[in-house]
Amino acid sequence: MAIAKQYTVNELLRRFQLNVTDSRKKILQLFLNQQEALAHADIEKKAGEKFDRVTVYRTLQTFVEKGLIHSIPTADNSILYALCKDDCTEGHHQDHHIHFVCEQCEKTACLDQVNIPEIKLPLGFKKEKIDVVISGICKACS
Amino acid sequence: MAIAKQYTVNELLRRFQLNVTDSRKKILQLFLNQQEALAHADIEKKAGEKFDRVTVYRTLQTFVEKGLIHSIPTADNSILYALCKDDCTEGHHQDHHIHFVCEQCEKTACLDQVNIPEIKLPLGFKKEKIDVVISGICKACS
DNA sequence: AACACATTGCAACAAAGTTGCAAAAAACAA
DNA sequence: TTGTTTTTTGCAACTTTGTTGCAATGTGTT
Ligand SMILES: [Mn+2]
Ligand SMILES: [Mn+2]
Ligand SMILES: [Zn+2]
Ligand SMILES: [Zn+2]
Repeated sequence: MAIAKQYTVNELLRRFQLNVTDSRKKILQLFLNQQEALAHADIEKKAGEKFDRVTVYRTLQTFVEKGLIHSIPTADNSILYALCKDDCTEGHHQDHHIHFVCEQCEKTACLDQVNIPEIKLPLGFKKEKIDVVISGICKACS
Repeated sequence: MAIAKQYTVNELLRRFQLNVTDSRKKILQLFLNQQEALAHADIEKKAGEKFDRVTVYRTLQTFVEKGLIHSIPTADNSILYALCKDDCTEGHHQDHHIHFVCEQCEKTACLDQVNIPEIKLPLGFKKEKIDVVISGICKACS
């Protein structure tokens, strides 16, 4: 199921079989307002004033499980989250795009338009999922 | 500087301008004995019996800085480390290989033989560093 | 409104990572 | 070797991050 920004948070939550609650509305709205990926810390800071820390953890976990957001691996080991834009469903994420980390503005974005090329693995290896994270200078900063 | 396993840990440490100490010898030996990448937790468990937790942190940090080991970004957000095999130097890591995470044996390895293909970014983006992590079933497990 | 069930906040905890500082170890120079 | 300087270590205390159980509250449904 694709996430289109035309839907209200309430509609989106319902579509993903989630009860509509204040914390979920608030946190989902953060993602919809945002182009870039959000660090867990950011979310906690922006949503945590109103909601308990534990609730933020649980909400993000739920969103990942239901296929609303996906996490992005980073070198510095902080967790980043971004809205799923492909056909992610409960249990299986299908993100065939790359992630770009700007070293200047430090923003991380999903580059949906860029496809990941085929990578030939040595004999015997079976590929299941591939994560590509490129760092450098983003369009806005160059 | 390339890391060849023919060198003793003492020689290697000296080559990388590091004083030879018990903890550094022990931890470097762990990497030399090992094919796969090591999780921070593993290292701490294997080396931590003899050395303080803080020393393990500081040693790994030093190794990364000096270009002896590199960290591998993972989806589940645990830090993995592996010996550098390319021409990593102090300050700049040049790992142009991919990392493979086996979903069965859960081992992560550097696939030095596999080159990362060119990825064309949209206009305005400047690529600096690229991380590719592929998960699936490894040779040994298939 | 009443019910069943899901979600939240709180408290208590566990794990992971950081910092300052004195003691110990390594390197260096006589 | 011995003393001196510099680096590294261990300890303690702390912060930050993440987890769990449970009672209270909120949500969806009839
Ligand atoms: Mn993405
Ligand atoms: Mn590697
Ligand atoms: Zn930027
Ligand atoms: Zn395997």
